[in-house]
Amino acid sequence: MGITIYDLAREAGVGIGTVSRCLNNHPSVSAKTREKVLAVAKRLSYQPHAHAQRLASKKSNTFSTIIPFFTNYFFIEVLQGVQDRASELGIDLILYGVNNTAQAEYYLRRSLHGGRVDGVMFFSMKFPESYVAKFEQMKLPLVIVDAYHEKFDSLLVKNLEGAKQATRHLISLGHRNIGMINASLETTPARERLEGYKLALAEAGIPFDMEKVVITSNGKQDGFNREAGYESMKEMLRRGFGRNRATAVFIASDVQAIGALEAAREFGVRVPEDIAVVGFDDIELAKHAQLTTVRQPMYEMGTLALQMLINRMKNPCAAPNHSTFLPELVIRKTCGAQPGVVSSSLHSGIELGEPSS
Amino acid sequence: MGITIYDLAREAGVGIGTVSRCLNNHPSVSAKTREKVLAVAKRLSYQPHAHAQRLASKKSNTFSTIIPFFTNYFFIEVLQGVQDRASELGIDLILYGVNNTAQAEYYLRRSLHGGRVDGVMFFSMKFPESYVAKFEQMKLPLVIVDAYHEKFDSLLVKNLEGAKQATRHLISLGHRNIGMINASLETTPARERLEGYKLALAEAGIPFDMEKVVITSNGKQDGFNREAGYESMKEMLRRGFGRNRATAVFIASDVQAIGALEAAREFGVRVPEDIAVVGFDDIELAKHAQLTTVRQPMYEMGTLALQMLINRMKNPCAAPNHSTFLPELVIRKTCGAQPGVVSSSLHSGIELGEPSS
DNA sequence: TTGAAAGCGCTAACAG
DNA sequence: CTGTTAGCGCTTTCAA
Repeated sequence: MGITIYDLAREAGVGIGTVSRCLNNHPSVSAKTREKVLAVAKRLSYQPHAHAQRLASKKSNTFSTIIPFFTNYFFIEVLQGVQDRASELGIDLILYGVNNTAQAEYYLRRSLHGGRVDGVMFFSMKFPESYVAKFEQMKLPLVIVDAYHEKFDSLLVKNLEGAKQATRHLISLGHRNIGMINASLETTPARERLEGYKLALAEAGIPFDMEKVVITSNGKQDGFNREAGYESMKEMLRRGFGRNRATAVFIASDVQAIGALEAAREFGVRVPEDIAVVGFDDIELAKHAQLTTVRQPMYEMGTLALQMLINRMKNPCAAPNHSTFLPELVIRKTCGAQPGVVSSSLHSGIELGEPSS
Repeated sequence: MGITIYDLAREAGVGIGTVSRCLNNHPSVSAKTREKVLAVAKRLSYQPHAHAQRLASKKSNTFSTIIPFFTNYFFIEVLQGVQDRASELGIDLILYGVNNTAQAEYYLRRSLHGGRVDGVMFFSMKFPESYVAKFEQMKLPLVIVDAYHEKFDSLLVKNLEGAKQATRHLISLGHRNIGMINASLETTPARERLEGYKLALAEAGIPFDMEKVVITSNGKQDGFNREAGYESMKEMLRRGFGRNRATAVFIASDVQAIGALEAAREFGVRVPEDIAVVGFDDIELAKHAQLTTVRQPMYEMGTLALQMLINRMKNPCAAPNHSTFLPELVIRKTCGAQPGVVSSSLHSGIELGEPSS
């Protein structure tokens, strides 16, 4: 079936060791031999047997990605970044979609044993404590994306900063009566974004009022969904109509904001004239909805995550690297200001280094 | 590092052959021995080395998925189906995201050689003729999803039927002046959907008028995107205002329809009162937009595709199996009729069979 | 039913 | 610089 290095060796009149060396760019082969062998390889269109290589070299050249399943733009865009970079480096990606905690653990186990993968990317979920010791002991490279664990490399966006920026922006536009629509406070992003909102208010000397934050944690994704946003906005409009109505609202995610915009429309409340809106994430839809929002550089997060995994492989014993992206405010039409981008995205804590061929 | 069958053998006081047999449910081992070995395996939490198994058995237990990259709900939902089924069967999925033809071919090559995968799923692209012979000769199982090639298993939706249903529905609602918004006719779905639209018109004795179909193939995905829909609708509204304006429009995809809805709103044209709209696909957003549309059973397509690949592995020489899904009309609010589902989805040409453990 | 032994195709250490 | 050899961990004959 397949053609092996033995075939090449015979054909080129050399030993299999030499063949292997040529194929792997090992320095100690004469230019002459190398050329000869490579020529034969090309002629017979030789392809190495991936699993034999992996068995012998103890490297799988494959990463696994464990993702809470992704009817969600955030993951798609991040994954796109991961995939593009992996493709450049000739790395295979195994996709593990997760619907519940048990499944996540199953895939962690699967990734951990059997030499299947050289590293794992774990997305947006609390990393199970029961696997901490196992990963440490196995020294299997791991990067946690959009979540945090002190013991492992992680990569996330400064939610607090982003929320602060968004709220500040609303304040700078003259709003004093600013509401917030949030998702379940059991999730870290929701908590951090609330915190940022509070801080910005405090900075400006505006008293925080829990009455002005509406939390709907219904449905999927802990309330980070369109219906929740829709309901929350209805609730907010209902609550505050007449006296003291919020003139602006910061919403914890774009999907929710999309729903909220819909609710506003139904109530005949104009955006931004009657109420200014700022979201969070900058998913594709945000552009179409002309939503002012806080941009997470998702694609870049993906490429960086991949790179972090590679760096970790090269240097398994370095201290955990926690990189953060500072999100940027993207001003469109739902806030009533001049469109544009405010702060620029930057990340810290990691060297990108050269692509290792 | 890893614990191997040698460890198990020693611990259980048997030979490695026996261990292997126990682990693989080979019939000829005594119940007693099997239990003993399995107990030891569990105790030491043994995990087989995937690559060693794959090298020795010449099976990779992995499929590759080659997907034109997926900022597109269709793929995500199909992939979700594929992934869920694969996970049930313990099969790994390699994700190859493709941005251009050259890349697609690179991944085909990569899949073809080196024993990396047992089968490949190729999505929504014309299968390159230059690889036909190679796949036939290698007998590497292949299923083409959302596209067609006579030589290989394929799985697609009856676009023509779906478009016909959509148009018929509009006709049944009393519309006679029905427009269509389409994407690039270079793509098969666009052509087939146009054809279905024409046929339904013809059935009802309504003359087809190319003036009433607007094609925007700008931007990504051959015009299957939101902006294109937005532009097309503007164009349609501009063209027909005053005399003879279309009272209904069939749109070739939901993403486009979402854009179109936006354009209508901007023009102050009410949906469905002033113009009825039917889309195609039934992506998540369609539900939120209350869009009447033609549903492609994407998740089910994913699970079926995976199953087809497995069937093909079991029976490498059977004639190509071409399965089709009949899409169903989902009636929501943009068409002005009573909500509900009209025809039911069914597929033909394949036995699902039992999951092979 | 079981143990021993021969590969699967490759890498890497060891002699030349 | 190059050929030979010993594994990598598992499956699968082949005898026993």
